[in-house]
Amino acid sequence: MTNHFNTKERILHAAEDLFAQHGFAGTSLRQVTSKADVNIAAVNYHFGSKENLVHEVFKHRMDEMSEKRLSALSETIARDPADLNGILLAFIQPALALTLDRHGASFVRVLARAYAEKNDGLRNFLSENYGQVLREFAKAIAICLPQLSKEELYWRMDFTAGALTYAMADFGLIRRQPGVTEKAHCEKAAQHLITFAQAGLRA
Amino acid sequence: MTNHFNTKERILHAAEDLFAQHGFAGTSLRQVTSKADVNIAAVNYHFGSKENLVHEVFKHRMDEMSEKRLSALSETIARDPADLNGILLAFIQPALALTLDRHGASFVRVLARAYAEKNDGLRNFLSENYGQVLREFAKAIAICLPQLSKEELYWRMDFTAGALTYAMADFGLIRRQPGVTEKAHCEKAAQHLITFAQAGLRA
DNA sequence: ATACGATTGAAACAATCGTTTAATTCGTTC
DNA sequence: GAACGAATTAAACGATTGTTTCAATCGTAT
Repeated sequence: MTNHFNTKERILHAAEDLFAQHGFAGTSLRQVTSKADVNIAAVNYHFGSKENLVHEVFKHRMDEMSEKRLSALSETIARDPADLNGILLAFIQPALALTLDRHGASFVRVLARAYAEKNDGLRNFLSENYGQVLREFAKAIAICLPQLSKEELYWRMDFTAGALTYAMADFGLIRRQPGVTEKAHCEKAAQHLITFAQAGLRA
Repeated sequence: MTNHFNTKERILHAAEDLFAQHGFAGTSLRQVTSKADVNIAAVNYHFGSKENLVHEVFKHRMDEMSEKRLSALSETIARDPADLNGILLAFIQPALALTLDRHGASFVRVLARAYAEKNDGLRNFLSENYGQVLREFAKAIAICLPQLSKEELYWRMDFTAGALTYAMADFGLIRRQPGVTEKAHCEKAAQHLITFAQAGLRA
């Protein structure tokens, strides 16, 4: 039996943290293996290359988040197909929930970084897998808001995703107060974002 | 008299493009000087260091955009302090206008990248200078929407800024159609974003 | 115990990084 | 045209990059 935290997982977690802090190019494999307390050669042994490590870090979290989103979506529309609030919650909650997990919080920043990549394989990988999830939500929202043209809907969903990314990554003016727990901060973010996005979508 | 495009400017432009494509850490000075067709030593001669070059690339565009934003803001509130639409336009227009300029379009991506940086001096530099501009807009919007608490206002402004960044950098589902000019695409983006943000702010 | 594949370790690889040096060229002023 | 500072050049600096090598070690099945 392998250790609970074996070499591969330790590399994955350390990489996630460091990628979030210094970006992909800004993080060296020696930083990763030093933080993970493994030998430098372990990266190429377990992942083949640095580029592949980046992809693995991504797949790990994205698959989890997309799955949560889609299951929450199908639950909501099974209950009430016209519940826009529920649909938005299904979209936002799994993303913000990530920030409650220590490593998940790092991944949020990693995600924001990936969006900033232009022609990188990362962007393509992201839009290929993640794009389908977005389109599922688009279909669900279209049922709630039949008067919205497809183009208008897509615009507004992009705005919502942008606002979500911004909120998750803790950019902008709002900062979590020292007295407020991270969990409470996230819930407040979700609540505010849903109010904002719902109004924007219904505009 | 110096050339119209002297060494320093060529470096600045080349760096802007490459930073947008590959990030700060992902861009080498040799890529920059090769693209700018200048000697590698010219960077350290004119800018002192790579880090300083990054800052200069930023200052160059940010000062311009912030100035446009603030002057558009004061014009609007002088005309009608309760014109939320005008205030939002003053905020959004100078940002989207950047994307019409060849190098400005690159800078938009550079900006999106900077948001993804965590502890970099860049983030601090950004929030120090750019934060004040945001607060000016917050004051103006607060007059339009006096029922909004300061906390709620800040949340919604962050969401708006996030949506703007997202739209500018061309993330998400919406893609410019081949038949549509970049200018028309930008104007459509601005129009949709203002509708969305105004509804969200008024929610 | 022995053998064997999987994993880890220390060390080195060539390549590239940001930066510096010192000589040279350029433009201006006297 | 001589002189001087600014700008550019080629070349090299040490440090660090991702990756590879090969021996040592580990766990497991025979």
